[in-house]
Amino acid sequence: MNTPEGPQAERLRRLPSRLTNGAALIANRLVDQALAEAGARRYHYALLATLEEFGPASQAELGRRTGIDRSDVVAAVNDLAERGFLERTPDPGDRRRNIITITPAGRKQLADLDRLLADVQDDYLAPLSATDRRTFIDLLTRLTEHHSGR
Amino acid sequence: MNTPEGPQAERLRRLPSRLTNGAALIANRLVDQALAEAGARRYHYALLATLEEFGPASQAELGRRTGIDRSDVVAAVNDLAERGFLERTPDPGDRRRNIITITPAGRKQLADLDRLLADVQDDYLAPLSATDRRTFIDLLTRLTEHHSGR
DNA sequence: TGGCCAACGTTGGCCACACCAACAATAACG
DNA sequence: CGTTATTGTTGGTGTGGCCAACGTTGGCCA
Repeated sequence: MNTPEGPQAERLRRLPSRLTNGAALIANRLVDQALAEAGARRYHYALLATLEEFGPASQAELGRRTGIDRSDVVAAVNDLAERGFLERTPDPGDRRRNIITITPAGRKQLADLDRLLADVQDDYLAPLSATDRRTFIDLLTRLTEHHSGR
Repeated sequence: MNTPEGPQAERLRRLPSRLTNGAALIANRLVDQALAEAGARRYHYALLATLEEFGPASQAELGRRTGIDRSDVVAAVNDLAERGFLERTPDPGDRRRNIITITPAGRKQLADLDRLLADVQDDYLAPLSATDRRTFIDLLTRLTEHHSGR
């Protein structure tokens, strides 16, 4: 919290890309701070969540599903494996692959993170009504889907 | 454009903070790409725009208005001064300060960037109707104002 | 069967943005 | 006065998001 603040230029205030980025900054700060309480970072959460939802997967698949670069998956998986939240075992059927499996401790951690994140979302969206929130999410979804989905 | 794509986990898809970040990523990519055509970066645009709207200012003031850290302002001002888009002159009335002034070349560059950015905003918001866009901007504004304004 | 191309994990690097701490010079204020 | 605050600047830090290259291994098909 440094923000000594000062009025922003019109042009900047109303630039949608900049507004979006500003909101993302706020959201990320809140999220990072909450995750830090559990010693986690955003990548960690994304991987754990993906593993629980889709079951064991190779690192490349995790990368595809989360949008995290292959090389960054390596590091995050290292972190999580070190802390016992997942296991990395060679795939006997394809010796190029590792099979990543979430452990019970990992599920526990994921549950903790889920709680933390739920609270944070609420802080983040505090100024918006329930209807506003739905609209907001809808707009964001349409935007992101348009720009990647096709 | 690497995106080999893969379905995302429910939890991640509907997390507002993550959606916001995703949208910001898309917007920033578009913006950075456009600015790069003119050899500029986001900080540069913010400074030029602020200078034109508020007139000459000290670096500290620029930092306050744009939200850019003092130390990062130094670097960006260096870049812009090197290219002749602004001038840095010591303030005779306060020898701690530099007075930063936008030059005619700077205004020209700013106008160019404005054009580029306008196009980009349109790409970014392409999937949204005019009404949607207004709603979107409104929601974003309320969010960011709540979290900084008080 | 052999050869070629694709996919995988991994290493090592890059850049921009967002930050923080410290310093010397200078102003402002009590 | 002397103390506190502000300014420009240097020199970090970390993280997210990228890309290129590598050796290993599989899949494909000629």
